Amino acid sequence: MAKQNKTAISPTREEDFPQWYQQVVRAADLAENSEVRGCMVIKPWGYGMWERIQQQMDQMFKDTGHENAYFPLLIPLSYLEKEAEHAEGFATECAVVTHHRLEAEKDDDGKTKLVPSGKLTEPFIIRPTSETIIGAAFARWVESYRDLPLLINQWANVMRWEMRPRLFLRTAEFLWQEGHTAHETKDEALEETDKMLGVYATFMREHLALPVITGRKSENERFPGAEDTLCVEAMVQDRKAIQAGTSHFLGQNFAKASNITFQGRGGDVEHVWTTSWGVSTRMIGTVIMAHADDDGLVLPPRIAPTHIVILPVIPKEQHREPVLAAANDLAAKLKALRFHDDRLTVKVDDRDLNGGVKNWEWIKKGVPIRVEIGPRDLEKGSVAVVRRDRGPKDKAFLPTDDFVDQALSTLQEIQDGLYKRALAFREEYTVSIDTKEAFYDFFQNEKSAGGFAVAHWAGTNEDEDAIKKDLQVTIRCLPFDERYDEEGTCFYTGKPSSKRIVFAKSY
RNA sequence: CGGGGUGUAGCACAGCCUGGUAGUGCGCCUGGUUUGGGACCAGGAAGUCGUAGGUUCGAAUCCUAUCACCCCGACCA
Repeated sequence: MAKQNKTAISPTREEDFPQWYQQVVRAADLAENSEVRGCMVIKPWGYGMWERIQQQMDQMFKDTGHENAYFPLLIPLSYLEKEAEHAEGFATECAVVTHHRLEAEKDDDGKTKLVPSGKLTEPFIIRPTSETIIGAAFARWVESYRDLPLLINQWANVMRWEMRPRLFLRTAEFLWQEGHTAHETKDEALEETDKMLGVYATFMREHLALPVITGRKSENERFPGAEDTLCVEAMVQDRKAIQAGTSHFLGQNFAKASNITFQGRGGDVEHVWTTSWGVSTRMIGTVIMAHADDDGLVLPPRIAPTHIVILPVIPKEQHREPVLAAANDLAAKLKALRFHDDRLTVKVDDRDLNGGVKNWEWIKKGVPIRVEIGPRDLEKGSVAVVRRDRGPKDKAFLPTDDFVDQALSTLQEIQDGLYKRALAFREEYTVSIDTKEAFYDFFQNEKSAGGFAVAHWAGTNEDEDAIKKDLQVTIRCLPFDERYDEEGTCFYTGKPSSKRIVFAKSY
């Protein structure tokens, strides 16, 4: 056998985590950088993950009473100016459209050049988020309390001119969903904010196998223009935190900015209370960093574009026909099954390639279950089954019918196993910290390498900034979990505190 | 936008110091032998050496500028 790396991906996570991440994205054929800086080409395997995420979340939004709509990509500049904090927050990362036509000119070499022309009287920005333009629509749509609540979601692309793009994690253009709702009362809006955060947390735990902490952002980390920002935070394998989704209570800020008013039950004209909430293609990056290993991607079955790959083993030409027939027969049986609400996706990989090459390709792509079927299996009525959450050589030989019977439970077992593994990882690197010395040591000491520090806090925004400057550590959230509610002393200021909160380095 | 690094075939790289017109491994194509594991043999295709300018008889190599990408930081989903 030729000499091979021990692992399919190099460098390994241990050796160089950022490089490893990029190699996984490439090896799994998820996406690539495009010629436009900061923008990515999402390839079929990566887009397949997004389609599943989209489809499953969309159902959850529908189940909670929301409807989809679509709003323009281009937003009049003046709209962004309407809400001061919002404008300030997004001003530094907006792409601006200033012209609406091109004119052909010849340069010195006689080559045709296209030059922008037709300057717009008012520039447009490409949406970095849609609060303002959706607000303008809501203002038209809402007249009476009977029009409320207004529960709208949009699946769209947005653009934020990022300094340092990374595939999926931070790209200039990304795909997301943004929910926007308007309510009659503050309490209803608060409830909506909370409810949708819960939807996100459920989705991430059950569909993405990501243990997440739900909580509230500190004032420093709040969405520009929001009264309150709730979030779900996950830990990935370099022990950094990543914000996987946010839900904002916007108060009446945007209602006032966009003049969204209604006549209430008592006849008075009032401003609505709004919320917004979103998750993006960043979740794909989060799934990669949370679950992938040194052999490539490891997909949570629920979002795997293909659940099961069947690899026919054809030693001699005479075996081709019976083996392929058996493989297709097995595929047909599996395809009749439903995993949660989705039909099983099964692929028979009958490409004329060396078996080992094909096998490793699917390992790198993270397919949950691989099944080999060859002449010896036909005789015995069995198959060889390999799970992606186990080693590449950890093969189980099962009677074919048993395998079909167990397929769904095996997928669920993989799904649950990934969750448990990620949870155990997070628990291992979540540490209660009570002194400033211990806190600084936790994040500075090479050996401890950090993680989540849960600590009492009563500091100011300036104190928070100072910690960020020293350690690149920020408050990830004020967790809702009641186990963190306890009396104590702030590790930084020594003042009394009634809650431990989560600190970490983050993406 | 600051600090560091890298641009040579699809991918990973060597060659650059000491200029002479491009190489290795993997991948790809063809034929054959193979096939329960990223196999082997033979043949083959593929690079304006990031771009532009300069020095030189001659530049991947030296000089200048510029662009892109990566890492760290600031900003952020």
